[in-house]
Amino acid sequence: MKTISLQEISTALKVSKSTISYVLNGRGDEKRISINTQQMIEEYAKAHNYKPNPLARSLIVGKSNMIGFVLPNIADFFFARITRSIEKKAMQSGYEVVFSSTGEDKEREEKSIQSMLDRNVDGLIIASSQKNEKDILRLTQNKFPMVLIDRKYPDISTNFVGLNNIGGITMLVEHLINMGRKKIGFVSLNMDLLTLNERLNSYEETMKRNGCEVKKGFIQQLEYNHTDNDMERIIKIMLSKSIGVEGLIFSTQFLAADGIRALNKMNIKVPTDMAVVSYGHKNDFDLFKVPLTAIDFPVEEIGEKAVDILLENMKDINMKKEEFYFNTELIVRESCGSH
Amino acid sequence: MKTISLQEISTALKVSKSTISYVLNGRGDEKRISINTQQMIEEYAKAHNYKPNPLARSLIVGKSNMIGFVLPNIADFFFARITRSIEKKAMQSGYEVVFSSTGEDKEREEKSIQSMLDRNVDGLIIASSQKNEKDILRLTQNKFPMVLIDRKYPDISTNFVGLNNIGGITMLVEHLINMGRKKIGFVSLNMDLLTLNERLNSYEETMKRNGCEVKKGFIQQLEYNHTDNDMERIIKIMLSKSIGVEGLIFSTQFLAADGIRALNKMNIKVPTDMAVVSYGHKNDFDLFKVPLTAIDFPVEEIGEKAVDILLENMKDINMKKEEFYFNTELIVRESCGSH
DNA sequence: TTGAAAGCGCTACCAA
DNA sequence: TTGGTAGCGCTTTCAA
Repeated sequence: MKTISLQEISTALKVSKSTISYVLNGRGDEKRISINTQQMIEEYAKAHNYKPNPLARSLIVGKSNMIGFVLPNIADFFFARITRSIEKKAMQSGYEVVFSSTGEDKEREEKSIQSMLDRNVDGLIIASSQKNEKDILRLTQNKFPMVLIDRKYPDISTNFVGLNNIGGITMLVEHLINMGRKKIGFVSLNMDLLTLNERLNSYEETMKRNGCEVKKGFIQQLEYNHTDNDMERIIKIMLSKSIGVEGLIFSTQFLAADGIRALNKMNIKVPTDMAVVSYGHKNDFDLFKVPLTAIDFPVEEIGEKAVDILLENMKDINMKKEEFYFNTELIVRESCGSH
Repeated sequence: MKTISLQEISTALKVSKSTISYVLNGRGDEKRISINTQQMIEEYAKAHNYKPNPLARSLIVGKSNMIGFVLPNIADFFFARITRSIEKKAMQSGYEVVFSSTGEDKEREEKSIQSMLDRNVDGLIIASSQKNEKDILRLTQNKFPMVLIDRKYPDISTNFVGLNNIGGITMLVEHLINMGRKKIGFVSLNMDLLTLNERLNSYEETMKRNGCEVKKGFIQQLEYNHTDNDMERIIKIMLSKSIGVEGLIFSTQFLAADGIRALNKMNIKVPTDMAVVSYGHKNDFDLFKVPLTAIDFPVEEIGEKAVDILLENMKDINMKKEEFYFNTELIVRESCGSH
C-alpha cells in the first residue's frame, strides 16, 4: 500500500532530498543539476513508481491540485451531469474534483466550503443555496478563485455561469399563445432562487407584453418536497371555472413530470383540455403519452465553461469578473396541439 | 481565509501545543489536564473558530476522515443516487466523500484508486470497471477497508453489495410467459460485467426451465455507445419472420428507453405486436405512451449498506467478508398487455 | 499537570 | 552542481 518516499530514494541514490525534489518537479535544468544525476533520479523514480505525497506537498505549497464543487444535491440529474463535465474538464488540466452536497442548507454549505478550504482546494465552483451571502462575500473579498453556477447573488459581483431564463420563458409563453392559449398558468417552486424568480418575472412580463392578463390563481408555487396530492390540488384550482387555465408552464422539468402525472390521474386530456410545456428537459419527454414540448439547455456546457473561467481565475487572481449565460432551445412536440 | 493554528493559540494562551492538542482531541481528562486549562483552551478555540488543519493531521495519523468512492460515471443516474446516499450516510458518521469517475477505463480506475490512497482515504467503495483485478487483489491482500458495489470479481473474496439479478430476471421472463409470450428476446450490452452476465444466464435458464426455446437471434448485445440506428437494426432482426420475437427484455433501464424509442419510430405497437419489460426502473416509466413494466430495485439502499459494511471493516480490519444482495421488485404496468 | 522536541513527507532557502 | 536545514501544522513520546 505504501509508496516509496523522497527520503528512501535519497538514501538509495546517495543524493540529497532537495536535488531529487528539484529534478522530479522539472526544475532540474533551472537548478543546473547534471544530466547524469537527473537521469539517474528519474529512472529510479519511474522504476519504483514514486508518487509525491500530495498531503505533504499541499501542506507546504498551499495548493492541492483539487477543485471543489459545492452543489445542492448530487442525485439531481441536472447537477450530476454538470459534475461529470466539471470532472472531465478539470482532469484535462490535471485537477481532481471534490464535491459536496448541501441539501440547500445554509449550515451545510458553510461547512462544505470551509472543509474544502481547509483541504487547500485551489478553486471553488459553487451552486449555492443562495442563503450563504457571508461566505460568498468573504471568498470574493479574499480574491479566492471561484465561480458560481446556476445560483447567483444579485448584490455580489462574482464569476457566474447560468442560463438565459428570460429568453427561455419568453419562447414558452409565446409558443402557447401562438397555439391559441391565452389563459396560461405558471407552476413553480416556492424557493427563493434568483433563477426561479427570473422565470416567474419573465412569465409575467411576456404575458403582459402580449396582452394576456395574469389572473389571480394563475401562479402557483409548490414546496420543494411536494406530494402528488399537492400537485393535483393546485391543478384543480387552476382548472376551476373562475380561473380556467388552458395552458400550463412548469418552471422545472421535475415539476413538469409531476404535473403530467397529476393530469393523467385526473384524466385531463393533453393538449385538448390543457396545453403543457416544461422549462427544462428530461431524456424521456419524447416517449411520454403526449410527447412534451420543452425548453432544453446545454447542461454539460455549464460545467465546462465554469471550469474554463475558474482556471483563468486561478491564473490571474485579479481578473475581471466574467458572467456567462447560455441560451436555451425550444423543442416543440405535441403537448400544445398539432404544429 | 486562513484559520487560526495551534501555534497561535499556544502563544496567545502561553500553553504548549501538546496540551492544547490533547484537550481539543478530548483527551484532556485522560492526560489529566487541569479543568481550568481545559476550559480556557476550549473557550479560546471556540471563540476563534479553531479547526485543525486536516492535511497536517492526516499526514501524521495516516487517516483523513474521508471515504473514497470510485465509480464508472457520476452522470449515470443510478450511480448519482448511490453517491448521494453514500455521502449522506458517511456524513452521519463524520466522514466526507471523495469520488472519481473512471469511464469504465482500467487506467483511470487505477489512477483514481492510487490518488485516493495517496490522500489517505480511510476506506474505499468501488463500482469497478471489472478490469482492474490487480488493484482489487492488492487492496484485499493489504487488508485495506473496501467494499465493492454492483461490480464484482468472481475470483476475489471481498465485501460486496449488489442486486439479486437472478430473481429479477426470473420474474420478468415468467411475467412475459404468463402474459402468453413464449418467444422472448433479450437485449443487453456487450460489456463483460458480471451483473450483466448474471442477467443473461438467468434469462436463458428461466426460458429453459419453462420449456421455451432460446433461438438463434433471441439474444442481442449492443455497444455501450450504440446509436438509435443500432437499436432499430437489432429489433428489426428479432422481428424478422425466422426469429419472430413477441416479447423483449431489456437488461437495463437505459436500453429499455432506447428500445421504446426505436419501437415507436418503427411504428410497432406495444404490447399488441411486442411486449416489453425493463430490468431497472426510471422515474417516468409510468408516464410513457404505454406505461412500462419494469424491475425496480433499491438504489439508495445499496450505498447505505456499502457504507455500513465499510465502517465495520474500518473498525475491524480482519472482519469476515460480507456479501449482500438486494431483492428486486416487479412493477407491472401495461407494456405486456392487460393484467 | 504540563512542556519540549521529534517527526509525518515534502519544498525552498541558503551554503558550499 | 549539490546538500543541509528549516518549517508547513499537527500528534505523540518522553521528560519535568
